[in-house]
Amino acid sequence: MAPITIEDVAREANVSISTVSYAISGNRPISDSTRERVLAVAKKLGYHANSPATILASGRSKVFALMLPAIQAGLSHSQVVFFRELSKVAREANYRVLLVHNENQCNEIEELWKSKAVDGFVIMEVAISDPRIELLKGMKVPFVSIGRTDDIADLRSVDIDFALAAANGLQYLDELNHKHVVYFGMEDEHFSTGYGPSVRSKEGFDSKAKHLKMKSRYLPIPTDPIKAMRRAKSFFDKYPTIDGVIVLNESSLSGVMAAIEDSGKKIPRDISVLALSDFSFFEGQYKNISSLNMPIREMTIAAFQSLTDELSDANSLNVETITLGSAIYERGSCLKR
Amino acid sequence: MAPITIEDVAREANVSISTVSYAISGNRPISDSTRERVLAVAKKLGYHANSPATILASGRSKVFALMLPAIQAGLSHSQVVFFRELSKVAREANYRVLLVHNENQCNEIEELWKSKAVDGFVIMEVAISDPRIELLKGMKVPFVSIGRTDDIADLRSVDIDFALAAANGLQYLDELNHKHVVYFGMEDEHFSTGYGPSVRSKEGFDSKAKHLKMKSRYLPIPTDPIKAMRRAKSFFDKYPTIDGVIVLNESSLSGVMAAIEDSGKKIPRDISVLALSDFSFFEGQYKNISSLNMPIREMTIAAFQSLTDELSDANSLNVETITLGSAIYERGSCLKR
DNA sequence: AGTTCTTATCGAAGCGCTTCGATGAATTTC
DNA sequence: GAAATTCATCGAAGCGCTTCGATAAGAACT
Repeated sequence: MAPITIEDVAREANVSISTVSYAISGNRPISDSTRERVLAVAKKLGYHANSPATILASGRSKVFALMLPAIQAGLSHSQVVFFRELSKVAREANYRVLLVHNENQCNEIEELWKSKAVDGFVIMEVAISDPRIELLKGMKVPFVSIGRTDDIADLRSVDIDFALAAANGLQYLDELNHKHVVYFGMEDEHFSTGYGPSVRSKEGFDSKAKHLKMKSRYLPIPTDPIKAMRRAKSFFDKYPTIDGVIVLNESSLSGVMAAIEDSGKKIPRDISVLALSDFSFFEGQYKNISSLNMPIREMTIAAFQSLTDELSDANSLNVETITLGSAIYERGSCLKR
Repeated sequence: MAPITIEDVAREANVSISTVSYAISGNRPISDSTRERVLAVAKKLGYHANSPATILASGRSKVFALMLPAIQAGLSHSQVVFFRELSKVAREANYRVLLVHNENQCNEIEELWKSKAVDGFVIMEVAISDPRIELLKGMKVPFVSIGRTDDIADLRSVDIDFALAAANGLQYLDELNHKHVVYFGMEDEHFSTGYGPSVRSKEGFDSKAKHLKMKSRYLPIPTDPIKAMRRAKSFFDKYPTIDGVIVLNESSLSGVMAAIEDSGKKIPRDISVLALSDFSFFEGQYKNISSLNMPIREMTIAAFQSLTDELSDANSLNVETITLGSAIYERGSCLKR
């Protein structure tokens, strides 16, 4: 069975090929009656526009590449949420996502761009200084980065303000009269690669801590929940006055909570808990944990919007960095002291 | 700057357009001297073939879609490894991967196929009875599924033989004279959706258990390590004669090990531990845990190979199910009793 | 030397769509 | 009622590549 082309539709609907094209794309006005007839015929015949032909003729691929370096071992809950939301929002705007999850990202970018296979790029796991960003800037390619580089200027980027989140969390506990708060961050391995959330939330925490009278302390703990539990436990034993904790890494949370329980404290009676993650993370197991919500879905939408803006508007010199705050959702794990 | 086309290369190299095409694709013999000259010119000019034009003219997109339903919350270590390996192996064969990680997978499949946007499909998270599989079979589309449906016939599928893995694990511990072995599986939620590894490894375990004299027992435990630890701990307290454990889910492992430690037992002196996961899982934290290795990389290669075979050979009626076994790697956590 | 067979290359016809300028009909304007 | 304007539609020229058949030149054979 030969595939159904635009010509088949045109013939069946007694119009020209261009009329069918306009009726479907809406790129020129077509009378209601004709358009409806064309669309009905297209549907009846099961017509689907040949994608490469459309792309070749129009010069737009409606595809963007999701660049994810192959270095890492696992994906966090937030990253998986980001993946899914990006797929969804792209689909709604009639875009598709090409996953590039291997090495040589710079080569891949150049190849994809020059061969006109994609319209733009979403760059994940951006390091403090990332060669991909330099390349993209140099080639004047539409892209948006998730997580920032140092050099904000001239960069279309979307990120969550981890510094602010950590600071807000600390301030929130301060307002609730906490006297001694610990921030459980991520271990050094995540610092060395310039992993944004770790670095920036520590900065935010530290600088906020200076301005408060309360005692506070930053402690990196392991990602593995069991190890996190042990580390947290020995910390709580050493500092029994701790009355509030903030947890950065999702996977450490269950360990921290277990440690609190083991040291005989009750949440929120004796100690308040505040965790950073996407909204969806708190829907299951952690319904009662107050959160510094990371708005992953909103971030995804903003990222995609920013990219498509750049694609449509030529005048979109309006290169901006969107930084999303994180609201505090009180779910009952924090209490006024 | 106008993009460099095949015409530019042809002019600069003093040959016809078709000669350039043949020189690059190798679809017809071209004299060495000409080919070299053409390639040199192409490189000099920075020529990259226009992808949609190539696809349109050749009828092959060199893209396949990775279909991953949007239901689930997280990705396991093995899934992430699979992602990465698939990206790599595709790239080496000059293919690209379109990620489709949203709902309406059947619509997406139909649209992608009829619009000739992809050459084939890789189907992930296959349920025992999956509408996507029916659709693909009906449309006679090249695809390979990861994880099997019930209906093996007529299905190009690659999977790990979890039943065999569980059985082999049990037998291995039997040969090492273990007297009482527990298999920690996954909780019911994973059964209801027909999650293959859970169902099939339980079957394999149970049927092997019948033929052995040792005592053995299947117990589903939570994915969350802390909860897994507690469940395992109370199990070990109740059954102190346990001298071997097999762990299916990667994320439960640290909890199980913590429980063993807490109950005062030493690995491997008092109890043997055998875990199922990809090779790479045992490179970090779990260097000393003996494993039923799941050959994710090999599985990926087999899947991709199977798919490209179908694409090239028309005669590839040779629709087959590839099931990969899992070798036991003794890393020192099992001991003869 | 004439014929046949290779070999390397060329020219042109698509692939299926978009889009520009043109056309003719219908409507409005004075 | 003729000219000007609008509106809906058409035809044809690409978009940049692949591939088929043709061609010309050289090698091989008789």
